[in-house]
Amino acid sequence: MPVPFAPGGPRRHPGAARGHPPAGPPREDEMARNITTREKDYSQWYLDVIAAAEMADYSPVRGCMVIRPTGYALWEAIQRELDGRFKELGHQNCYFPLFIPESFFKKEAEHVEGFAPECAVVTHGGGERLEEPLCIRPTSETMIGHMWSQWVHSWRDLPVLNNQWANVVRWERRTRLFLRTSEFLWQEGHTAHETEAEAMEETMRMLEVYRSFAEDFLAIPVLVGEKTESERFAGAVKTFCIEGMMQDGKALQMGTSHFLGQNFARAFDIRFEGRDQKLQHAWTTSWGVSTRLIGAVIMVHSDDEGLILPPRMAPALAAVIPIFRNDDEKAKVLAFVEKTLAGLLGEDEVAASLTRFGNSQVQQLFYAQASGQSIVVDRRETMRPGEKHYFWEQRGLPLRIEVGPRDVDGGNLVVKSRLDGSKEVVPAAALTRGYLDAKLAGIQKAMYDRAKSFRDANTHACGSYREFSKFFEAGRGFLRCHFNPSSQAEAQIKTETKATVRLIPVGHTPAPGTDVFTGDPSTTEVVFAISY
RNA sequence: CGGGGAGUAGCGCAGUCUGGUAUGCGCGCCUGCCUUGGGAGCAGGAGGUCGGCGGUUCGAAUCCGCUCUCCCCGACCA
Repeated sequence: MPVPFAPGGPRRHPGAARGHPPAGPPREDEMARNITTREKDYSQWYLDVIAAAEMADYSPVRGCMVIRPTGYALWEAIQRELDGRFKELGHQNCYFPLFIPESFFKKEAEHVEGFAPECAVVTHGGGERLEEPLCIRPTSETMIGHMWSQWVHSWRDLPVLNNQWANVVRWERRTRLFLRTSEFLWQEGHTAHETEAEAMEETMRMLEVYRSFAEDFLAIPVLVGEKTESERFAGAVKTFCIEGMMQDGKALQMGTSHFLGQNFARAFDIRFEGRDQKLQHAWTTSWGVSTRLIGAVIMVHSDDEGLILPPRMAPALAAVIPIFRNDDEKAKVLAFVEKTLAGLLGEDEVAASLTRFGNSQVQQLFYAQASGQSIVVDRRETMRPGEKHYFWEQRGLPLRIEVGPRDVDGGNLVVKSRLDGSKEVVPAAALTRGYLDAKLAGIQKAMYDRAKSFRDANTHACGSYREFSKFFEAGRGFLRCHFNPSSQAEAQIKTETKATVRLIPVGHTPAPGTDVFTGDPSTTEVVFAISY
């Protein structure tokens, strides 16, 4: 269903969510010519943004994508940040095999039921039929459970805090770049604990890691809550999630944390002798986020001109665009750029960057060694400045720094924000790390605030099913309602409205009310939405 | 997996109905000149065998069958 996005544009669906307005009035000749507007076709816009930024491409194999360098750099940024957060909490990375014996899945009844339909299975190897078919991992609980059963003997071996960065395969019927592909990259954390309370605590701790990561790093506000039984991970006792709202008002699950109880410990015989000298099953958890987060960043922040990256995540923070009309001006401008950058980043870095052009005339200078974030100088002479502006805008760099003859004469640079289009004339001496860091932090915060305002403006309370149905007929967004979770009611609601319970918010106890569907008394409040 | 749409140069398309040599169109690309504060201009040039396989035909981008991939809707599903 199309949803209007252009500011002041026609609102075909009165209740519909609306995207962020661009800074100025969109003039036909200033709009990206290779990107469909959100208003016209949100789905196509999403694909166009990916294509324009060269983030990913299709592969010859159905449902699989190629993640191109600009897209993969985003995944690396996510990895770097999350990996650090995991390690701070004592998790250790490891690697378990891609192939999992088919029989492993059958050991946990719900797990096999949930994953069997989407498993890719290898039946042949070395030209011969395998004795036992091998599943390509859709997730690794079974393999890890199997290995842990051999490693865990005593309460002193616990907790086990593991994580792996890996690819997984789930045979999907309907795919979409980054959001749902047959193969994707993710991180799966797996932990085993001595007690139920510890495992539960771990489940919530990692959920909180995801929440703060999403909000602080990706600048995406998320709801935190528990899934209902019908949305629960196959084999879990409880599933928790973070849920974000995209600019079309649809929900996207951005991460999950599962309390697995002793289900997998029983299935795989993960037992240890406790402090009480009794043999008992361990309590396990698992939690993950995937390359889907890149899709979330695109759909939450970007606009009709292309990608917009939150500064903390952006592989490149600023693009310097030199402007000149002749050789004299060129020499003058480039010398000024070099001098300014040497002042900002050091002469060594400027010198080192001269060997780092890669396959273009785009010079990369590291701004932050730890994160690998850079500032680029676009020295290409085949492109005029205007074209470079579009080029870097579509790639979502937070800042653009223009340097022309007039600026050099005044000893200034022009700093333009990708987010709101504002320009600032900055004396070269004032272009310091302090200035840039503050500017980038301001953008990071503004992006979060903007996304949060949007989400809040499209979140409503709802008391009757009539109102509920009407809302999802016309528009998108989150509806908070009293509702007593029931698979049967949820199925019917989904059939009638397409909406599902996204989560039961944690951390607050609602006042008593009436169930939006049945009219029964209810003390549970949930959030409904149409989701990806 | 069901319904609908699409696949012709890197991208966007015309040509397909009514078979007859793709010097095809715009953008991009390469060379040169010229230009450079929001996608410049001129001149010259490279690049496609029409998604794939098979069939009909003297002859297939065009007609027929099968198949692959993408997009939209639905079912299924993290």
